Amino acid sequence: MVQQQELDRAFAALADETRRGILTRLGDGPATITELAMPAGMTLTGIRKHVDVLEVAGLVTTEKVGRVRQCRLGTERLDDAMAWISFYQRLWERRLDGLEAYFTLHDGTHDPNHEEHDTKHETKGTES
Amino acid sequence: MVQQQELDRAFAALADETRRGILTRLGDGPATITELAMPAGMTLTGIRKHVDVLEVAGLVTTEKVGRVRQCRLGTERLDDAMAWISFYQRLWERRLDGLEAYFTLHDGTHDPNHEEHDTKHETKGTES
DNA sequence: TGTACACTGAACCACATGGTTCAGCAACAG
DNA sequence: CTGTTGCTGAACCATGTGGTTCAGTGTACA
Repeated sequence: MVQQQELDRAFAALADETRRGILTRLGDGPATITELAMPAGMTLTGIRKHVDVLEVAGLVTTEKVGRVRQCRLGTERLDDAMAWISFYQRLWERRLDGLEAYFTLHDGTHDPNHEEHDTKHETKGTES
Repeated sequence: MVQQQELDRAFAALADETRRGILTRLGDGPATITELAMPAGMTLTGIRKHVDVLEVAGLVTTEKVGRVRQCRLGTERLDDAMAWISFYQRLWERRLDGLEAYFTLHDGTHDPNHEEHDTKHETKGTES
């Protein structure tokens, strides 16, 4: 099962523009701390902290070769993140289906009880 | 274009087990603050704060009807999140393709320069 | 050997987050 | 009208986050 704490870390790691930028950058291939720091206009120490967050989250792996640290995209937390992402996709799609059907019928005013009976408790199990 | 700040909020909102639980719960249909607080074993005020975070992130919408507040899944930030999620999917898949090809050739030891030349700078544009 | 470079650890800072308690306030039930 | 219910705002607290500076440490290279 997916450890909730690891999911926390993965999503939290994504919740920062600088770190998303690092991931985007690493999508083009490995980079060193210095190379990552330059476009970000940030201290080496600052970037190192971000990379560390990404590494702990399992989204990036690093390796010190000589005096530089090579950073690249990691795969550890990939499956977990994917699973949850598609879980939420299904959640939202289901919600959208309900909404669409609902608004087709009621338009402006609304009744909160339109989807509370049939699919109840079937998605709960997927998180454990 | 997607506001980076809104993405920050969306991912940050997902980076908490309690809030993911709220989303899961709302996948079964609308709920009140009290109904959300019970399974979480948390104060109403505490839950209210989480719901507020989710609402600001656009993942949940709420509406005060009478003295209760109905909470349900929102759709505002859905498209943005989807776009970024699939962006990262592509990023990782591309990385995985590279890795797979790489490990097929090199197995244990590795050479950092295996993917740095061909696909450079082509995915950068999708973020704006 | 000496110097420049890439990085790191420690200390520090301001601010955000996740939670609480407590005192209300508005709405419903009787 | 009164009491209960559901929620809310304010104040507070501990901890985490995002960033800095500065003083190293280890590696590459002339």
